[in-house]
Amino acid sequence: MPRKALTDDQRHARRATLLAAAQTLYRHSGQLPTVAQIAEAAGVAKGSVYLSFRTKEAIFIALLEDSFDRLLAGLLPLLRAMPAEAEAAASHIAPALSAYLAEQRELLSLAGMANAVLEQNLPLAEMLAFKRRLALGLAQAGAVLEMRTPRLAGRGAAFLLQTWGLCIGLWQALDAHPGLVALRDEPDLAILRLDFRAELCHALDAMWFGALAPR
Amino acid sequence: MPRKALTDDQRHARRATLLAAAQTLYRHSGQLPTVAQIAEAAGVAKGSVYLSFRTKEAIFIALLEDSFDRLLAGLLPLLRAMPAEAEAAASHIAPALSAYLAEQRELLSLAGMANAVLEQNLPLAEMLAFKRRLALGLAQAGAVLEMRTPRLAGRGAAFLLQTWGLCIGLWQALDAHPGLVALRDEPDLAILRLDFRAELCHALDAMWFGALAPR
Amino acid sequence: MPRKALTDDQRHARRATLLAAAQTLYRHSGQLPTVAQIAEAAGVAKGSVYLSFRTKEAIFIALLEDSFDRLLAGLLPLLRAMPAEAEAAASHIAPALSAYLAEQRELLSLAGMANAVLEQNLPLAEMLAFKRRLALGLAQAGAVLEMRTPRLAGRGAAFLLQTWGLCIGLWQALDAHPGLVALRDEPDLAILRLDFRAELCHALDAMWFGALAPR
Amino acid sequence: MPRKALTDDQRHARRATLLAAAQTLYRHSGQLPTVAQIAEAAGVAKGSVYLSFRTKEAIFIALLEDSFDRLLAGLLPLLRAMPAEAEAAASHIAPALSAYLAEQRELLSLAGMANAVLEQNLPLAEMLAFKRRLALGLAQAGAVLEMRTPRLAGRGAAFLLQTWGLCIGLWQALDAHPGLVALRDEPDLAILRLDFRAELCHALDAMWFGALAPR
DNA sequence: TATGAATGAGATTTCATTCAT
DNA sequence: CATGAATGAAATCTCATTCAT
Repeated sequence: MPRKALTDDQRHARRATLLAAAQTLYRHSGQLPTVAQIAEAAGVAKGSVYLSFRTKEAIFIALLEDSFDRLLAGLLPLLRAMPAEAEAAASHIAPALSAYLAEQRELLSLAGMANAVLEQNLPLAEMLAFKRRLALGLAQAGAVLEMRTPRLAGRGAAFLLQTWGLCIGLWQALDAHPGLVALRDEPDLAILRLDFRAELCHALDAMWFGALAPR
Repeated sequence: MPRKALTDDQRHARRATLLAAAQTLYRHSGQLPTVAQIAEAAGVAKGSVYLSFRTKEAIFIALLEDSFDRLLAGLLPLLRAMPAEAEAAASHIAPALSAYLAEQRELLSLAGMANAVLEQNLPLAEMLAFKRRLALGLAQAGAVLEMRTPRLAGRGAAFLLQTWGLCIGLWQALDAHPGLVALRDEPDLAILRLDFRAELCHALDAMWFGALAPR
Repeated sequence: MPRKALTDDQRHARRATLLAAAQTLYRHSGQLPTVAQIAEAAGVAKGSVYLSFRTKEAIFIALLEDSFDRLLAGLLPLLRAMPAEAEAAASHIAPALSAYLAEQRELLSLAGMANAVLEQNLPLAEMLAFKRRLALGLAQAGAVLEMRTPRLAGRGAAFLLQTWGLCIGLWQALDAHPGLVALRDEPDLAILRLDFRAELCHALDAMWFGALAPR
Repeated sequence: MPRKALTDDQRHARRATLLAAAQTLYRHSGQLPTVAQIAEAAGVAKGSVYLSFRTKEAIFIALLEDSFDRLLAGLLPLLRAMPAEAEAAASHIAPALSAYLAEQRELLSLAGMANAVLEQNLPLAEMLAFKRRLALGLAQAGAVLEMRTPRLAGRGAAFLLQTWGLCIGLWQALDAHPGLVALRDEPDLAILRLDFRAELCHALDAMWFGALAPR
């Protein structure tokens, strides 16, 4: 009998192995690893990487997509349980979301690379798939959100996109090279040394309250 | 010391020429140009670029710094003229800031590259200088802001940093490759096709109102 | 031994399928297709190609061999019907051979690749088999030729090889990339745009007349 | 004073160094060497090769061009000294041309690669320049030829192209891998073991006589 | 026999930076 | 100061071939 094509499970398992290797390398170096590094870390040959991903960038977009899926998966119940009143809603969302994202360095970090780097060498198909997933997730979550908040009627997804922008932007504003020791000590730079989680919590609280509060 | 002054002028002039060339190339291609391209556009030899900048990335950080300076220069009077009441303040800031930034594609775009790309190959000194300038500017504007809004006492600079994060993050969330034609047409992707200025205005309004309104 | 006969048939059928696929792909792209492409076009798995051919190049050598066989099969009756007199002989051979070859792009094209490319990665056995077939065909046709032309006594095969060289060489001299549009238009390049069939006819006529005419 | 741009002499010298290295490697291996090999043989860095040639193939086209120029340079006086009578003309040209080309393995060998390999990765500009040179050389030599032979009036260049085709084609028909030992010994393959120079001489003599002789 | 996943050598080219002049 | 030739590390991706099933 011929050796059968890989089952979906196997295919998925290999992708997962590569994604895990890529994520680990990225987390530790802060830079996009080379395909050779990823392959070695995953214990496969360089060429084998291209059986699962069309370009190197596709690996990281896949990573980002997965992270984003998990974020949405966590966000939906949060939105469903959200109080209707503005202040309560903000207090409900901001701490939970900021705490979650503070744990997801790679998500934010990769998201910040998406435009500048990843999309440069991404096959059109992969790119569109990614964008569609993003759009779909936002639409779903936006619909849930709108059910809780009449004030956002028709703008739920857009507001979530603004929220998402705040998260990734604030991360970039506060993120710093690990090697930048001086940042740790210099008093003038204290402002850039703020705690990401706390700041994001504040900012989210303000934005959500501001968007939901009656005026 | 006329000779030195002249030299300083010349030095500054060359820097300005290079910066202008780099900015133009970046604006038109959407990618970081090569040193050779910058040199050619500026009418100097490739090696001469390194008389003014220590690395290629330093050029773009300098560009970013300039843009940031101009932004602050425009922001300060805006803050000084800001009404104290929350809703009025938000209505005062949001449209002006979003309109200004909508004109400053490069500022936002470069800012989005700062972490992912530019800082990877930036001499420590340049990096610190940039961060200090950023911090100083935020501190100044933060002080002005705090004078207008008791509610932000002690957190003016931090709030401006959050605002800054919102601006660059939202830009990235909405920015898209010009080549991505499908994005223009596909209805599912409509959410990613929103108008940056309008969305930023909304988001800023919400965040500022939320931060300033008494609860 | 019915089983063996059947197996041989199957083997032959598969080879034929692969050869047809390879030829089609080569004709349409003008380049040596990859093994993956051939396998797909033939409807078999990549690995299965290697059950019929030891290397990719062997496929194209086999193709070339077939074309050559057909050429000889057509040439033999032509030679047998050739008039003895030089001018008549040349007028008999040149138009027929040039017309036939003008229809056989792949034969000439592949023949031109034989030395440069195909033989680089051809197992010795295949190479020898190909050369033997070539030599045998030339010897046969040469013998027939010599029967018609006493002037070529002992040099019939050699003369046919010269003729063969003229055909493939002239093809290369006149062949041009389809993409080379400029060649179509530029007047300076007119010389390289001559009609292959007509030129070959001229050249063959001259060479055969020159070789057969008494001096 | 700034380091001046390379003079034409220097530029030419470097090109010549690279060409010599490439030719030597090609002669000894029979295959297109890699850029790394060429660079090493020429004593320069890999990247430096690209200061002189846009692609690897451009190197070999340049080599071919040079060889072709030399061939034409030798051919012109030969044509000018050519007797008008057909048999004498053929006896004048055939031995000289075949003797010269028998010394120019690389010319013929590279010419055989031009279509199949070299033109695959040649920038359009280089390709056209090569073709133009070829066409120009043929036109010049063709004009000289026509002055000596009324019979070829209007077809001098075309006839030279046919001659050229004969030369490169016959070379390919007789060329064999050095590694192909069996060819040396097997009697069946004797036909493919003929002496290139002698065969080319015969073929040229026949073709030129046939083309010039009155009928 | 048939499959097709896995291999991994291998090659081209780019480009930031240096440094002799 | 200015130049631009020279460097050479770096990295992606292809593809013929193998071999476990």
